[in-house]
Amino acid sequence: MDGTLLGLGGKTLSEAVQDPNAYVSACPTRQALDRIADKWTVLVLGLLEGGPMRFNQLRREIEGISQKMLSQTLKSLERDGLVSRRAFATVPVTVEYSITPLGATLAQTLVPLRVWAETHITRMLEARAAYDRAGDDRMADERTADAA
Amino acid sequence: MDGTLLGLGGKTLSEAVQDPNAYVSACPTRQALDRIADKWTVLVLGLLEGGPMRFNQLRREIEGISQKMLSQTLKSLERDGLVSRRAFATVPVTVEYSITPLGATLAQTLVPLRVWAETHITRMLEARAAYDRAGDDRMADERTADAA
DNA sequence: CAGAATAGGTTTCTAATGGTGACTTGATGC
DNA sequence: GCATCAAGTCACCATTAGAAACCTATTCTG
Repeated sequence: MDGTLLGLGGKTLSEAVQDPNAYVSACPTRQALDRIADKWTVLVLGLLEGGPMRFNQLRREIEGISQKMLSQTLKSLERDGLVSRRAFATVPVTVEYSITPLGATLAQTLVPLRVWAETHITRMLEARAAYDRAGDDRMADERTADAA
Repeated sequence: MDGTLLGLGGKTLSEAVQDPNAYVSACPTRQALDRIADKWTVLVLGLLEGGPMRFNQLRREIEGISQKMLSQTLKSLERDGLVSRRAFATVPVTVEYSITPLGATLAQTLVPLRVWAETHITRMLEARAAYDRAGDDRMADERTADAA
């Protein structure tokens, strides 16, 4: 083993990390991007930014998230050092999730994303409706062409 | 039909859009978030921000994307009015994708995300390694407990 | 003239992921 | 003695992502 990884253009992992480029598939940055570009991550970190929260509290706030996805999301956020988990030996057991300093820096960059979604949604819905109307025409054209 | 949608707390769609909240599952903002919080979207918009590009040009730049995912991503970006597509009747046909003004505003908010991934990846990898080491111990403990 | 290449896709098949709902554990109130 | 709470897990099915082949039309290469 010479420490060289396939797909990094002959670079070692540490060299690749010194020249990070999300457009290179083997670059670890790609993993990071894949990890954080996720609906539930954005919503969970958005809530934890306001202070620690408990499991079912998060579940109630994030309408539509399943227990499975929440525990999965929290587990991988914890693994990546973005949130921390503390369990209290109460009855029933209480678990508190809070954001780490690292997670807080990510949460900062995620805010504009949520804001963009909330402010530009109407423009997107309009564009979508227009596209779908045009699509109906296209399909009608195709049916006419087929019949001919 | 009174224009009321289920899950919006008795609000009409237009009322929900006036009070957007990504934490409400039926809010269209959630769709927008789900749409834009995507690895390929981040990478494609990041490239188109620098000027129009052609299909295979994008494919070559974004290492690891399949033709299917690229055409799918571009199609839904076009549907949502974030990129525009122009085909030229050359031989073989040439197709040029460019970012729309709306897409440009989104691309702006996506830059910090890519930058975060590129600058914090080492911290994440460290945290992950530490977590996995601890996990090995946990599993060893469980095996010991099982044997007892 | 056969075969390859090029551009921009679509189709097909499989592997991984996401969501649903039932189940767990242990104490506590009814 | 039964239901409830918290914080999950488990088994199952539906959707999706990814890999690889194929398509159409034209031109280039041997």
